[in-house]
Amino acid sequence: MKAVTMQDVADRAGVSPKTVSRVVNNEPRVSESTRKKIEKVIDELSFKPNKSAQSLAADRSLLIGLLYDNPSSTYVVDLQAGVLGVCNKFGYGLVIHPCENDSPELIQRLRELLVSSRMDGLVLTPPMTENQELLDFLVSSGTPYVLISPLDNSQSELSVSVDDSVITQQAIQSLIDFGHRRIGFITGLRKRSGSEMRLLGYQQALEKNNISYDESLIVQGNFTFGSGVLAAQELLRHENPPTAIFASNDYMAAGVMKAALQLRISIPHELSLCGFDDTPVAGYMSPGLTTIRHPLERLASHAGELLIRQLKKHTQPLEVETLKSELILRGSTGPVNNKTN
Amino acid sequence: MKAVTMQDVADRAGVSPKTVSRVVNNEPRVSESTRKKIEKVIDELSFKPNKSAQSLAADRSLLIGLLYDNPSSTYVVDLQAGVLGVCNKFGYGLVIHPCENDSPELIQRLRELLVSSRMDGLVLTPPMTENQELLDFLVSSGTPYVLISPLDNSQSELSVSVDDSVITQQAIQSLIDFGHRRIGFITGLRKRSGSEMRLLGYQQALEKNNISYDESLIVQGNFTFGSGVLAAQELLRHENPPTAIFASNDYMAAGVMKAALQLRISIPHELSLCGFDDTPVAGYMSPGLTTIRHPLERLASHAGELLIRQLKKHTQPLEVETLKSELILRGSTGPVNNKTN
DNA sequence: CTGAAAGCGCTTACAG
DNA sequence: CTGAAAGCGCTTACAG
Repeated sequence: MKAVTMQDVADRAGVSPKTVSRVVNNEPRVSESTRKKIEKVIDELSFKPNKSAQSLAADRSLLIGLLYDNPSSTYVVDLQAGVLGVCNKFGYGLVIHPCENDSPELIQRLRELLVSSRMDGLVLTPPMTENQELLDFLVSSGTPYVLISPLDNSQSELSVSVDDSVITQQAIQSLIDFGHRRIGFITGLRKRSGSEMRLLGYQQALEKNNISYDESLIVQGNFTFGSGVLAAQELLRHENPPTAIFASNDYMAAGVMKAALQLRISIPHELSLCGFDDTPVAGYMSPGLTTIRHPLERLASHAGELLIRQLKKHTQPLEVETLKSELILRGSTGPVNNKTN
Repeated sequence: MKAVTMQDVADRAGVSPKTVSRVVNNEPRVSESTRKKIEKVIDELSFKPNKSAQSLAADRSLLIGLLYDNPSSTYVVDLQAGVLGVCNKFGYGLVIHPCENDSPELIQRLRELLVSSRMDGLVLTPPMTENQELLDFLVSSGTPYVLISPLDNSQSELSVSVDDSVITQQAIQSLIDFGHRRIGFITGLRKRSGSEMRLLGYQQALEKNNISYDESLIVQGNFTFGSGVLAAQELLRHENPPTAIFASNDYMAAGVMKAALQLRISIPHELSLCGFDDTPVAGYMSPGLTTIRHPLERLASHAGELLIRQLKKHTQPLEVETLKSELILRGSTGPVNNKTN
């Protein structure tokens, strides 16, 4: 079966192809009656514009790229789902591009991809959102992009942000409400704004509750399981150990569990624990891990829509929606054990 | 900067665009000298063919689709990485298509995608590989596809297979070598060939070692954490409980860990445990989970290459390579505790 | 509000 | 082994 073309639609509707094109592209200046008529024929014939032809004629690929460098595949898959959804909605294709933010070839690779796939715009996720060299390259090459970022970059570029500090503050507050006063904090990689925002939330929660900030309860991690184990060992061997630990992601929290098990410290009876990201690991640990979930899929679809509306003519700008993260309480947090205090 | 076109290359090389096209498409019947000359100019100008134009003229999208319905995102991301690699290598684009194998709309959705994205071929993964209605649809619509499958479907279609039974047999053998004779087995969804192959491997291992097959040690699961918990409870409350359990995936194995913890059964001292898939969970449990890893990325790249070589003219068929799965021993398995015997 | 003409950058089918 | 012509299905820029 041969595909239906714009000419076919035009013939059947008794108009020129150009007018069909106007309807397909949602252009103004088409009379309501011819628009209706053409839409009817498009439906009847199930006409779908040929993307290659659209793209060739308009010199736009109708493709957007999603750049990510994240060790958590659930994170990646959630992002993809969000962006994929809006792509389908607006007739765009999605080019996924796993990359290595630290690689010296990052930009060269991207340049090649840009040449071969001719993407019309990009959605960037951390840590690329903070890679100034990359951002500069995109600006200089005239590639539109949006950021999904824990920082509010909205002053300069299009971005969708989540406030890691607010939700972390909430998590710490819930530990405080459980009676914890000495709360260990395992950081992520310190250069990442997400890490800094989480630490900030921790500090704000302490301050709000008049708990003094004890530097010795802050231990640096790097988002890996192993770094969580080491950090936890350090915290748990502290002369005045914490009764709760907040780890800046779930993998490090899993590391804390391992360290606690080795040291025969029972969670949550002797130690409360909170992670970040709500990876599957969190639900499968025993006890379940209290953690924080970002609305990743919605963030991604929002970012994608922001980008596409900017790219397409004849669309309204998108209303910016506030997306909230969620604290998920599971068995790993509980009241302070008074016997230990 | 304007993009370099085939005409630019032709001008500079002093040939017609058609001849450049021949070189780009690796067609025969080009003299070695002009081929060299043109290749040189292509390099100098960094010419990349415009995919939209290629696609429009040749009526091929230069796109392949990857269909998956798998709850494990690491699985998904590994597959994507493999297919993406060959796509880049051969100048193809990748369309990712998460789907729901059980959805009544599966085929309709795919049909829409096929119309709008005009993919030249598809890579299918389980469980879609066993969805006869889907396969029939693809055949009738003339869409080429390859399968990544635990079954050897090579008789009828192109497929890349892994032998789940062989590797499961190895895993069970290693438990037997540790002295285990009563080994519980938690199945996956019974309709999936992967599940059946794993059970077969279990049976073969027992047979080889003259251990009688005890039906009461086989409990049905459905690949979820929860089903693992329930299955383990049943096995561990058996009047003559197993000293080892093989779970047909890691999520169910994590469920076994939880059940064991609840029943105060120590792993690996009182119970050995083996999972399947090597998800991150496996490495983050305490103790680490012994599991089986499929070479997913390589399977996917092999499948993708099989498909693309079939799609492209002027390529050689791919040599079929045998890919082996791997047993990963971690702390959750150990020798039988003689005191309990 | 609508349309005729030209062209996007390739490949096809044909000719030599 | 190489090339001139036509065309893929759209959009652009222009005209009315």
